[in-house]
Amino acid sequence: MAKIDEVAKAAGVSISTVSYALSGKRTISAETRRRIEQAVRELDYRPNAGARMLAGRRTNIFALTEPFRADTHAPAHMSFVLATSIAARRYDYDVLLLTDEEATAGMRRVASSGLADAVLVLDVAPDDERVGLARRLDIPSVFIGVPNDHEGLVCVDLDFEAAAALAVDHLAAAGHRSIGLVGHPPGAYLRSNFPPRVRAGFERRAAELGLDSSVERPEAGGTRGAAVRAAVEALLERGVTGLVLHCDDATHLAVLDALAARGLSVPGDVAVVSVGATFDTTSFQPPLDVIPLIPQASCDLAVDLAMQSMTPAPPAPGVRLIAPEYHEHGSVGEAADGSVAAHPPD
Amino acid sequence: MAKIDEVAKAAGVSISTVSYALSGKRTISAETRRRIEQAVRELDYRPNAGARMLAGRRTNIFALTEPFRADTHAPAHMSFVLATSIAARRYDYDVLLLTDEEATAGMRRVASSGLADAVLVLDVAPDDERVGLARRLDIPSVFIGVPNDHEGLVCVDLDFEAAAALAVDHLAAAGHRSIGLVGHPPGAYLRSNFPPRVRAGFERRAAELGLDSSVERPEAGGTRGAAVRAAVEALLERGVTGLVLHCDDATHLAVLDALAARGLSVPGDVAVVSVGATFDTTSFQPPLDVIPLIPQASCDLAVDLAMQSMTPAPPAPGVRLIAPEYHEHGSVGEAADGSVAAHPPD
DNA sequence: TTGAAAGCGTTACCAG
DNA sequence: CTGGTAACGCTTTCAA
Repeated sequence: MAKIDEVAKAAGVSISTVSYALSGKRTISAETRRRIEQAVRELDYRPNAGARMLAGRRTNIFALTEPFRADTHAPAHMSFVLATSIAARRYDYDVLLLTDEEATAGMRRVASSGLADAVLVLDVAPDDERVGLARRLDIPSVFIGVPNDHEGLVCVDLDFEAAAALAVDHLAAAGHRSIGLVGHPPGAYLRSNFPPRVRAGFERRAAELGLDSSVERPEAGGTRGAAVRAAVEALLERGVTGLVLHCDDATHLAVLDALAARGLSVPGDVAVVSVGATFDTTSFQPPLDVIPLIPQASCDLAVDLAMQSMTPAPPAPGVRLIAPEYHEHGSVGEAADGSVAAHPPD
Repeated sequence: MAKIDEVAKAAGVSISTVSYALSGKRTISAETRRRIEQAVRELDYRPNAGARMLAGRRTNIFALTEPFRADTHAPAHMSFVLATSIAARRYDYDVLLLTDEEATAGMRRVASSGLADAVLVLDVAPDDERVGLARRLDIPSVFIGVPNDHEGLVCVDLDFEAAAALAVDHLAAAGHRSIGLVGHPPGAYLRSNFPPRVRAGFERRAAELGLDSSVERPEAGGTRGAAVRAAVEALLERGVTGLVLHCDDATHLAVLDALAARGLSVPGDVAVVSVGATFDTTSFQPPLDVIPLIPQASCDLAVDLAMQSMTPAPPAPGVRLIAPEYHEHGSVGEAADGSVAAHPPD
């Protein structure tokens, strides 16, 4: 708990020189810098957070607002929190958690008490109440996810539409003419912002390519895969030979089980691609082709934008979509011309 | 972003009166208080966090350290984070996240920079490196979980040993003479602090009651329940008729599936009790008796202790174990004397 | 390249 | 019951 004046004394310089040496905001002679650094090390000095907040312009804290909704997929969510925290530390920022009911009220609170420099918004709903609040806030915010009404907001997300379209492209390139989407349960389409985008991308590209397409959104859990089995049956009866999966890992498993139960092989009889997964699809039997949702990609960008938001040249409002990447693991198989691994023409 | 002097002016009182009215640290006349509260409301005043930290003694922030280990069970973990955050808000405290590698280094950092008033320690390993650090820290800490070496520490947790013993008691009371424990995978016994405690309680009480007991710790995931099925088979071959489950929800499901596959009914042929579950065991088929791990109970107590740690009368070091509660849902069935619902004699 | 000193917005002590 | 005011520990002009 040494203070800056002790460091100054130990280094034989003034307080302000220590401050500048530490912040790097003005040039310090090599010798002076060395002595200061040594004093800092010897005294294990760390600037007082409160004093820094009060005197300086910044708190070095991001607020992370995340209403843990009842149906939030915990593992995916945790990945985003972790990725955000790691990204923030790269800029010497800490993360303050605003959860539950405080997810909204807390934004106002931390903004007007100067507890945070910016707000990162997670778990975004299509009609999120934090949208209106973010516009009125006197600190910047970055949404990780895209609400329906995002005018004036800075948003970051995987390009789910392009991801779904890319999956369709790969199935089409492998010769499939009838494809199916196994999506999240219907409720997720109301509470989350991205399932509708996957569906839209899937249907649009299928239509563009003249493919037959259908969508099933089985309920997860409870009935032990019965709903998933029924969904798969329904798709197969419609002649589907290519499957796009946008659902949780348990449903992935259930789909593969259902196929196996019917004696169908992957990719021999049915091709399968996973879209937007945050979990490892290579540990399935067989390993699945995937266009992953990479939390680190979104969160790194979000934090970069948050940092930039605090400069004199803040980023322009708008949606930053991250380009999807196709990872091949053999669950779609080779196309006739062997071009599956490459991105099909857009 | 109004400041305290504006509030003072609007209310026609001094700055210090406003401060005291807000903190409640001295008695204020009803009329004065009313005028201040009105001014606060009209100006939407909120004390500046940095100034408060600097001038006052407290930051109103708890650091929550949680190394998201690779095998951390995300849903359970999230429940604890959420419960901690909610408990903290009851005292007007916010939660700062220290994750990953920062879980340890961050403790030192927030302590010596005065960013937090206390540290809450989650995801405790048997030989946790945060133990030694906590002892050296100049702010108090509360462990949610019990490390092997916990001398001098304040720890809070469910009494897992008593929980396992209570489960054994219920099985014994229902007439079962040979019982089995389906535990977490072996690795979890090294990385987490509570699986060994469940096992110890299980074996000790079984021995005390003269029951045959055996333990299986199947690997989860990967092999799609094959390991779980094998574990159940092994237990059944040893004549087990009563099962204690201390494992994740997927393994619960796999156990019930394995029993069903053998044509065994619950509780008719085999009785089943779940211990330490953070998920809902009533949605299984059949609903399972459970001695739950209730994050809110642990986190509420942990936060209470953290608050008390900052008073002149801090809590004595030691382990606070929360008494287990048996919730009956019919998966063990009636004892001969009908006394299953009551706690058997200790 | 360095110093001195004026804030930053509260809290809490000392008076009254 | 209420007011003045000295800290709190740092950042950042302003001067040299």
